Amino acid sequence: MASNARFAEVASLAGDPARAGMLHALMDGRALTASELARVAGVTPQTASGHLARMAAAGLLQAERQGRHRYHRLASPAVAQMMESIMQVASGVEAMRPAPVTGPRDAALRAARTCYDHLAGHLGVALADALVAGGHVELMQDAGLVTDAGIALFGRIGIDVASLSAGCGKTARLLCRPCLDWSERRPHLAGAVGAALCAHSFEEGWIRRIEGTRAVTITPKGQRIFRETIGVR
Amino acid sequence: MASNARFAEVASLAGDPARAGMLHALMDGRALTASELARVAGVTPQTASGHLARMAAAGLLQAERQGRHRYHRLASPAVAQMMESIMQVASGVEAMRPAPVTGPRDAALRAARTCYDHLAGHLGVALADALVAGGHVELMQDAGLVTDAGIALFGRIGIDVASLSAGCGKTARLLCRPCLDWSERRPHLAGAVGAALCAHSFEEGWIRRIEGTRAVTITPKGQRIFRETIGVR
DNA sequence: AAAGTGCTTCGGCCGGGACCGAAGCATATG
DNA sequence: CATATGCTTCGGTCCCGGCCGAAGCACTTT
Repeated sequence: MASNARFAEVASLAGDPARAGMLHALMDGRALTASELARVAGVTPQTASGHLARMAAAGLLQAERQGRHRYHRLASPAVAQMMESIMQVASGVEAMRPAPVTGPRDAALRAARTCYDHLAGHLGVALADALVAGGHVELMQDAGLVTDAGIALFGRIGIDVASLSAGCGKTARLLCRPCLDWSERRPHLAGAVGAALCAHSFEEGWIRRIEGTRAVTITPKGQRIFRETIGVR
Repeated sequence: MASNARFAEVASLAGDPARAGMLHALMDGRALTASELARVAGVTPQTASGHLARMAAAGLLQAERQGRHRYHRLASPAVAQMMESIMQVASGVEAMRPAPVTGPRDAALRAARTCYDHLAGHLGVALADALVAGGHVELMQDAGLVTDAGIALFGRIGIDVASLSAGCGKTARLLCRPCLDWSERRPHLAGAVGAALCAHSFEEGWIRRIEGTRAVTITPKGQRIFRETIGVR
C-alpha cells in the first residue's frame, strides 16, 4: 500500500525527542506559542520553528497566528489518541526495567494530571475506581458505560449527561472510554464523560493546574466533593 | 518526565519505512519469519535482523524460535492499537491531497482485509452497518455494545457471546470496540466481538485470505450468510 | 520612523543510524 | 561428516536530518 510512507512519516515525526516533548506539552489541549514549545523541548527557537512547520504540514498540529505570536495546538483528538496509544506501548516495557528515579516533579504528575482532555494519574484512577465501586459506571477492557445511577450522580454535581450523549450517540445509555493510565497501569475515565468531568472540575475549582505542566493539584473543596459525593478513597 | 525518551524510542522505531513495513505485515496477528519480513520490507536479511532485534528489545515484537526459523509477532494488542491510531492520523491528511492512484492490489485491500484480528475495508464497514441497522449492535463514537437481539443473532451463526463476555467484563451486555477504517473513514467492528466474527468467518469458510497480503476474498457461502443472516447490502 | 520582540529562512556542521558485503553460528538434511 | 539454509555479528560507507549562528521578515510599541 502506498500509505506506508505517510505512516512512517507520522511515526517518525513523533519519534524525535524534541518533537515528542512538544507534542507532550500540547497533550492538555491548550495552544502554546512557538517559543514556549522551544523551551519545553530544550532547543533554540529556530530549531523549534522547523519542527513545528513539519508537524503542521503533516497534519499533526494546527497553527493559528494571533498578533505577533503563533499558537500551536494538536490538530485533532485523533493525534492525542495516537499519543496515548504510543505511551501505552512505551510504558509497557518500562516495567521490566529498574524502577526509574522519580523526581519531585514526576511525583506531582503521578498524583494527578490531565491526559489530553481528561484526568489521569492517581486521582484519575481513584475517581474511576470510586465510580465503578458505587455502581455509577461500568468499565470493561475497551469500553465503558454510565448507569442510570451514574447519570443521577453526575446530574447532582452539575454535569448534564443528556447534552453529552447527544454528541456521542443515539442511545439513552451514555458511553465512555477507558484509558489505561501509564503511571498507574489501571484504567481511568476518558471519552466525553471523562472530558466533561475534568472541565467541570476546573470550572468549579476542585482542581487547579500547576503552572507550566500537565500536573494538577486538588483543592480542599475538591477533596471534599470527591470524597463525599463520588466516594473516592 | 523521564519516559519521554522511551516514547520517542517507540515512535521512532515505527517511523522507519522498512520497520513500518514489517509491522504492517504483522498486523494480521500472524507470526512471520525474519526472511519473510526482510522481503516485505525490501531490505537484506542482515539489515532486517538488526531491525527485528531492536524492535524486540523495545517490546514491540515478540520472537520465538522454531527449528531454524525464527518467528516474529506483535508483542501485544496494544502495539496493534498503536499502529491503528497512527494509521488514523496518517490517513487524515491523505484526504486533503490528490486522490492516490490505487493499483489492483490496493483495490483488494480496500474491499476486504483483516485489521490485526478483525475485519476491515468495505466488508468490515458493511457488516458494522448491517448489524447497526438490524438493531444487533449499537455503535457510538468510542464504544459499542451488543444488544440482546445481537446476542441471539451471533448465537444463530455459531458464536457464543457468553464465552466472550467472560474475558471482557462482568456485565451481561457484551461490549465491543469500534475501529475507524482508514480506507472507508467509517467505523467497523473491533474488540472481542469483531475478533470472534473474523475468526469464525475463516473457520466456516466465509472468507479466505489472499496469499501474502492482509486482503481477503468473500466466498459464495460467505456472500450468502452475510446477506441473508446479517443483512449486508 | 525607530527600536524591540517573536518567528522564520539560510548555510554549514556533525552525529546517528540505515544499509550492504563478508564472515561467523546454529540448525536441518544429504 | 559435509553441505545447505536461516539468522546473526562485524566493519565500513554514506546520507538524512537535528542542531545552531546569523540574517531576514512580520508585527507591535514608543
